[in-house]
Amino acid sequence: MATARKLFAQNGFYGTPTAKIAKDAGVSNGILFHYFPTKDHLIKAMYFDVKDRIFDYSLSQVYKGATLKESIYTLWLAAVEWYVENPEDFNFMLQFESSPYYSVETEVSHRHTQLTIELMEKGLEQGVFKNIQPFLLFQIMMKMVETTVQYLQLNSELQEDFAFRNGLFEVAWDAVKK
Amino acid sequence: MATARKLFAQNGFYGTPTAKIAKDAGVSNGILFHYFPTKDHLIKAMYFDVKDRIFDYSLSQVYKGATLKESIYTLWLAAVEWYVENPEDFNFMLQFESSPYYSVETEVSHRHTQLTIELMEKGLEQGVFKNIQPFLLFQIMMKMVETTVQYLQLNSELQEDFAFRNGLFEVAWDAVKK
Amino acid sequence: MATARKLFAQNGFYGTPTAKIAKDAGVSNGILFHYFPTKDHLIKAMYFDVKDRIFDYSLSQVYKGATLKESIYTLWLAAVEWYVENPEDFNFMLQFESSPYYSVETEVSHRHTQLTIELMEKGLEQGVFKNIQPFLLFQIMMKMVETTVQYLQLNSELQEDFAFRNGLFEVAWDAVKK
Amino acid sequence: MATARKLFAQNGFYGTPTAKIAKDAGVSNGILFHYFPTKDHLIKAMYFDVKDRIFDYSLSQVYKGATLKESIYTLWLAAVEWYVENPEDFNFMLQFESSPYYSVETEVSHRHTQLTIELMEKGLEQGVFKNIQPFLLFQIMMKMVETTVQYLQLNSELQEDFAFRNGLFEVAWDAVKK
DNA sequence: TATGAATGAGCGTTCATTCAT
DNA sequence: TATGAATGAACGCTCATTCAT
Repeated sequence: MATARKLFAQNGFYGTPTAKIAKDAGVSNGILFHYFPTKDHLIKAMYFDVKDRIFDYSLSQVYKGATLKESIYTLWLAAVEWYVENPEDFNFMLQFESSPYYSVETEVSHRHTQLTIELMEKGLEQGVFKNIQPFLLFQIMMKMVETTVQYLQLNSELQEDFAFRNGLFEVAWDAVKK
Repeated sequence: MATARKLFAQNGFYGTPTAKIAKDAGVSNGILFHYFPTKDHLIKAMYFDVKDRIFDYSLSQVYKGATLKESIYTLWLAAVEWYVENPEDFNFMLQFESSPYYSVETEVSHRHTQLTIELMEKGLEQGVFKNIQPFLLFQIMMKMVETTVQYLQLNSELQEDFAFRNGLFEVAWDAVKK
Repeated sequence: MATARKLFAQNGFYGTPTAKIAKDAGVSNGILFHYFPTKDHLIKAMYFDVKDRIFDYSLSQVYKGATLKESIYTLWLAAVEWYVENPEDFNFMLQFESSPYYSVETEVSHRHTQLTIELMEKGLEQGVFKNIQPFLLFQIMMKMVETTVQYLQLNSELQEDFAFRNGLFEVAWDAVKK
Repeated sequence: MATARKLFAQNGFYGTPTAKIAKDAGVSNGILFHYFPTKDHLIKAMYFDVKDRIFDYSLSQVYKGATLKESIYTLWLAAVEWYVENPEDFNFMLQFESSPYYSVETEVSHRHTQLTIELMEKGLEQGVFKNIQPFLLFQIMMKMVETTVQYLQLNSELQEDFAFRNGLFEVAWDAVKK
C-alpha cells in the first residue's frame, strides 16, 4: 500500500498499472491479487488505511479536559499536519473523494468522521455554531483543511509558519461560529 | 463536448472511451480527432468551455453600482446556481481539478478567476477582509461554492430554499471578513 | 475464421490465444474484437459457419426425385465427405459439441438439422424406421457420421474406398430401419 | 479426484482452476501437486480411474455361461447404467475424448476396451457380425452407449424405462450384426 | 470534413506451479 | 505429508490514435 500510495500520487489511479505497483514494491505481479482481489479493492482498502492512520494520529493529539474549541482545533490541526507530512496521503484522498469509489456513506461510517461530527453536535447544543446540520459543519471544516493543505503545498515556505496555520483555523472557526 | 460532459459525469474521464463519446454524439470515431488532436485536448478544451459559460452567466448577473459585498455575493451565487442547474459541469470540474490536467496557472489565466481575485484585492484594500493573500481568499470562497453545491446535490429538497443558500454565503463571508 | 479453425484444430479452443489467431491471420490483435466482441462470439460464429457450409454442400448433392433412402444416404455421405475433406471443421465440431458452448436448442435451430429431422419424420410415417423419436434417429445417424470420419482419419488409406463408406452407411441404416 | 470430477463436469477442464479443486476438496493448494505433478497428470489419472470403475462394475454384471449376445448386452448396458448413475463420469469422458489428452493407444491399452474387443472378435469368428474391423465394431457400440446416455440425460423420465434401453441396444445390435 | 476499419501497446487478472516452512 | 504465500508468464480485451478512402 505504501508503494501504491507513492505511485498513485505521482500518476493517479488510472496512470498506475498494478504491474508497476508490484514491481516497485519488489513483489510479483500475482501476489497483489492474493491480498486484494481487484485493483478497486486495493484502492478502497487504502482509503480506510489513510483514514485509520489519521484517526490514530488525531487521537494521540487530543487531551482530556480540553474545551470544545480546543478539541476541534486539535483535530483540525492534526489533519492539516498529517497531510502536510504525508502529501501522498493527501493526494490519494483528493483523488479518491472525487472518484466513483467515494460515497458519503463510506465516509460517515468511519470513526474519524463520527468523532468529528459528535463535536459539531456538541457545539450546536452549546449554541456556539450557526444553525447548520452537523454533517455540513463537518464538511466545511474539512474543506478548510483541504484548502489549507493545498495552499501549503504550493507555498512550502509557509509550512513551518504556525501563525499561518492558526490564522486559517480561525478562518474556519469564524465560518461556522455563530 | 455536451456528450462528453454527460459521459464523463457518469463514468469519469478514464471510464469513458472516445469511441463511446463519438457514438453517443452520433458521429464517427475518427472525426473526434479532427477537432481535438487527443483526448487530453478535449478535456482541457472542456475545462475552458465550462469556465467560459460560467463566466458569461456570472457577468449577466452582476450590475453596475453594486457594493463590494453585493458583487462578491452575486459571483458566488452565480457559480452555485450554475452548478446546481448544470450538475455535469460541476462533476466535470471536480474531476478535472483533482486530476493531473489541473494546474494553478491554468486556473489563474482565466478571466473568471481574474475578475474574482480583483474583487478580493479591492476588499483587502478596503480593509474588510482578513490579511490573507487574494488567491487564497479566492480559493476559500470557491471551496464554499463546492461545499454548497455538493450539499445541495445530496439534499435536493433544499435546492429551492434561497435562505439556505444565503446562509451559506454568510458562512463564506464570515470566514474571510475581518 | 479460417485461421482460427486451423489453430483450434491444432491446439484446441483454450490452447489458442486470440493474439495468435490474429497474428497468423496477418491482422492486428485488436481488429479481431471489432468483428467478434469476445472469443466466445468467435467460437459460436464459427459453429454456425461450419454448419452453413455443410448445409450448402449437402443441398448441392441432393437431387429431385430421390427416394427417401437415397436422400438420407446423400445427406449422410455429404457430411462424411465434407468432414474428410475439411478435417479442421470436423475437429472443431467435435470440440464444440462437447463444450459448454453447445446446446441442443442451438443445434435444432439450424436448417441442416431441421432438414434431416424432416426426412426422419417422413421415414417414420412410411414405417421404414424403428419407433424412435425423430431427433434420436437424427442423433444416431450423425454419431455414425462421427464414427466413420474418425475411423477414416485413423486409417487414411480407406479414404478413397467408397465401398467402405457405403458399408458404414448400411450399418447406420440397419441401426434405424425397422 | 471426486471433487475434480464434479468441478470438471460443471465448468470443464479449463474452467476449473487447480486452486478451486483443492479448496473444494478441503485441502491446501500445494498438496495437489504432491500427488499429481501437473494438472495434466490429474486429468489422465482420472481417465483411468473412470475406466477402472466402469470395468469393475461391468465385470460384476457378467455371468458365466452367457451367450455372446448376452455378454455384449451386459457390457453395453453396464456402461449405460454406470454413466446414467454417474453423470459426472460421463461428462468427464466426453470432454476427455475430444481433448488433446485422448489417444487411441491409451484407450486400447485399457482392459475394458480389450475385453470388449475380444468379444467383437469372437462374434466375427462366429459370423454374427458384419465384416468390419473389431476396433471399429467396438467404436460403433460405444458411440451407441454415448448416444443413449445423452438422450437419457435430456429425457430423464426415460431413465427408468428399461424397454427403452433395450430397444436402443437392439439398434446397436442391428447396426453391427450381419 | 467525414467514415469506420485497423493498429498495437498496454492493462487487469488468472492460474499452474514452486517453495519456504 | 501438508500449508498457503509467492511467482511470473500468459491471456482476453480495451482503447487512444491512425489511416485509407
